[in-house]
Amino acid sequence: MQAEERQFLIEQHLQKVEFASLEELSERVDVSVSTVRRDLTLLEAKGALRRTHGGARLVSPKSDEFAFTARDTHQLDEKEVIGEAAAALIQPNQGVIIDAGTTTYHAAKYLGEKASHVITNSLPVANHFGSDNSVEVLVTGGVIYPRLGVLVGPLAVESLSGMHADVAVMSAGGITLDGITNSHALLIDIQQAMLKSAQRIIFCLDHTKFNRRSVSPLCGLNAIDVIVTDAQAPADLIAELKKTGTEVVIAG
Amino acid sequence: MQAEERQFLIEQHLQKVEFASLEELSERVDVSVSTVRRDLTLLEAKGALRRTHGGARLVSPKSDEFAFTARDTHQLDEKEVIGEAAAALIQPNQGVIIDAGTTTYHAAKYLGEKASHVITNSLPVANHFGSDNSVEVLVTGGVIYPRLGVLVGPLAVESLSGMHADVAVMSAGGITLDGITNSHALLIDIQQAMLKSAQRIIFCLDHTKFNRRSVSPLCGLNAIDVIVTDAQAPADLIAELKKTGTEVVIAG
DNA sequence: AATAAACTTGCATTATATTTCAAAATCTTC
DNA sequence: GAAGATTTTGAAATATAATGCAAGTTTATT
Repeated sequence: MQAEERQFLIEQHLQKVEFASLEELSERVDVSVSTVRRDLTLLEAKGALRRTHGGARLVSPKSDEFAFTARDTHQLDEKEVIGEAAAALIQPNQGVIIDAGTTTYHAAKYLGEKASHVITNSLPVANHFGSDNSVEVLVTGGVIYPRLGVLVGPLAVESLSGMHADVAVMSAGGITLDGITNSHALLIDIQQAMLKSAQRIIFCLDHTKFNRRSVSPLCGLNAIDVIVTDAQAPADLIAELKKTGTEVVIAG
Repeated sequence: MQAEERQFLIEQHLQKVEFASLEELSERVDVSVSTVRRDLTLLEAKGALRRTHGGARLVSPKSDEFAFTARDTHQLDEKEVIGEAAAALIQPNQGVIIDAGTTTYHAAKYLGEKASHVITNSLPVANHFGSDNSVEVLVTGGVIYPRLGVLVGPLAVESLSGMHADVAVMSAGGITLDGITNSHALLIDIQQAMLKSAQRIIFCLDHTKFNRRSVSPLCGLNAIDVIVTDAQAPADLIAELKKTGTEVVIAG
């Protein structure tokens, strides 16, 4: 067997078992433990795994929850304050639709028990309210979009169409003067259903979303009531948005 | 077993039971108490838990997860083996409906990537498969029943009625010769929809459920194909069940 | 304060890592 | 295709870390 193939097998096996001893791996790929050791040091340098005493373990344990793959802490803070500001816009006892996404998730966190009922297609949001029995949480049906924990598909759209809410807290991939765009076509249908079902539309968009155009168009600017963003959002576009009658909230 | 894996298991176990004694942990991971002590000091430094006299407990006792906080470890193991046995009954590439409940959750865990698609109204089950993109997971809509993380209500029933699966892995509150009963009326509708949508019905019922009658009737014995239970289930009732043509699997 | 259980510390034992080296396999070069 | 160089491999020896045990010490409980 080739060294490369062997290392690939080791990597693959670890994906399944998360932990593996040297003995185990040595038997599996039929080489001495010495060689496995060497392979492991190489794979560790490559970043595929972490060596431990007696074996190796996966770097990114799959047992983790939906990692919203937060890239850097700084932007995470931004998203958090945007979420907080969005939550502040909600009146007590309103019905709130919460879209899937990191920022909207933070909005959900800061919402506390203010909303009387919450409608969402995001599993992380659902989980957050799960242990809270003061808020009625309605989860749309749908197929789980892996890693993000979003419920997508016809069932999600259907269940949203039959509902009504006072506010929708949404997010998207990009905003220009032409309107709002998003990356996944699967999400568009669902978000449009959300837009229809809610009276007031709040979009959470950090500054990186401004002047960016994603794959699919979601809606025009006239569909939006409020945009919540951070201080770094471009002033010119914000001014234009305000001209069109959209309320803009700068968080932080 | 290697140190890292052991510590991971300790952490994981504590997630379930909130508190565990040294003896308990020592037996569980099969090392001396001294080693467990050392592990605990490490994990405490990491912030994963808090050492106490005689054991360790979770740092955040108010786990926002759907903790099936089973105090009794022994029964937790029982439910786990029942779940494992139930999962073993599933053929590769089948479509599986998974009911809400501790035992069925364990079945989901042991199911791995065997099922081609999974239908569930349980948030813990949905979360478990969430990061796994080899299985298509369909979540029914519905209102979250607090603390348990079950989706209930008309939306859940509706979404289930339109579906079909090869097998349903179910649980309930009690079983007698008259049939199966469950506690929450809200769940009954959903479970009946599950029964209709699946070709083969597997019920996971630990011994405590035998000869017990819960509030609402769910279905007769003829609706069931297989019952998975543990060794402590009463032999006489099992014999009677077998007479009626129900397959009974004793796990463990 | 007495007592039993649980904790800490130090040490011998065992397991795992690293280093080193010779044999085997692979690759060059002609 | 063969001789030599290079890399890879497996096995020894040595170094390091983890484990279990037993000593004495501390902590909870009556």
